[in-house]
Amino acid sequence: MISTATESTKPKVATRKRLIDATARLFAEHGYNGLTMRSVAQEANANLAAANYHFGSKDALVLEMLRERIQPINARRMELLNLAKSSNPEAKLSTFTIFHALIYPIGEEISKSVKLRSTLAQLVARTFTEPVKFIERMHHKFFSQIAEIYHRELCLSHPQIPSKEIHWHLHLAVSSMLGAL
Amino acid sequence: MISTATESTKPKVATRKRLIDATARLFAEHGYNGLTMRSVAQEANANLAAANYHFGSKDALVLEMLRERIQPINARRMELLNLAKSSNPEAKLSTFTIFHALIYPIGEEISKSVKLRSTLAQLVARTFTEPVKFIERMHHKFFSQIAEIYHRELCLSHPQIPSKEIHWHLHLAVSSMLGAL
DNA sequence: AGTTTTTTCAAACAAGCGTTTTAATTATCC
DNA sequence: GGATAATTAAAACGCTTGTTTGAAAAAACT
Repeated sequence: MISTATESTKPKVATRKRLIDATARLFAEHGYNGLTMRSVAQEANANLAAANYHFGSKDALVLEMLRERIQPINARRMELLNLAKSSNPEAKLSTFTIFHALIYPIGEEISKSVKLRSTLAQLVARTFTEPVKFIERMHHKFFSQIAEIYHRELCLSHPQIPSKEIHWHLHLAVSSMLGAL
Repeated sequence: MISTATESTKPKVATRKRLIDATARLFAEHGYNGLTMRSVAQEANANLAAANYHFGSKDALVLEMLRERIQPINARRMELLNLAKSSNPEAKLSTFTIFHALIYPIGEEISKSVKLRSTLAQLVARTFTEPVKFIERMHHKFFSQIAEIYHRELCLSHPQIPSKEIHWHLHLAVSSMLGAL
């Protein structure tokens, strides 16, 4: 069965979403190694096999959860960036504008839901302290792309500064930001 | 057999020390849950049962490793603090002096050995991101004592500021410091 | 309605975990 | 050198892990 809009009588949240939410909470609190399929199943009030049925493996489950949490932030970043560019097609973007588009969506997403507030920040932070291999893959998958976009934008904005130097400044800025979380 | 000074022919490092060092490396890289007795044994070129023989349990092993790593830092802190106090018994200590005695020993210890350089910082940082219960116990055991000493010293130095406020400032300062690592 | 697809559930699997046990080996002391 | 204590080594112990299986239940579709 695929949940469609026709179901309206039952207010029960789809199992898939309950699993993702439970995974987010437990990952934020205990990290990847501390998170078990059984703990996820219990937290989500689902069967042990449910997670493997819906996502295939523990790796895929956590990866999908991170993707769903980070996706809207990155989408909003691009939106803000393109908005700024289209409002003034000729001029270069200011540093403030670029960093605003980078940072602001995080705050937006955190404020959006009180329930998520306690976990989203920890979630992103965990992502940078978990040395597990698949997390590194995930970094490349979800972040390197958007990092490159911002790097290019900053280079356009400051053509007199070497690209390499901008790279390090961006790196440092993001690290500090995450450290503050 | 207890390793004494009489052994001079064999340059082989004592198993106990090799286990502690291996534990430090693996704990810094993989965290508590990611560290296994088997990986420690392999990294230390020792038998699986060796760690349990020398330390009793995994908990005790990691705890002892942290104790040995943090002990010299805390000892040096007290040394610097007492040195400053004895050099000028009457006057209050300056804020700089107090924080210098708090922070400087960390840098000293990190610079002391190039081998430790890559792990000590990560080690302390891990200590604050690992939510495992025994790590919290360890915080209380190794840090709350020295934190209290510095809190008292700061209160003496700034009698006009409420104790509670100092507590939070100290907390924030230490957090920032560790974040920077 | 009946049929087919999708989802749940309980049980089991092999693999890895910390720990214990028992015997062999090594160092230390007299 | 022989007795004694300390250390190493291999194997096994229960237990938890992620994953798979096969049947039951629910939902969707015609």
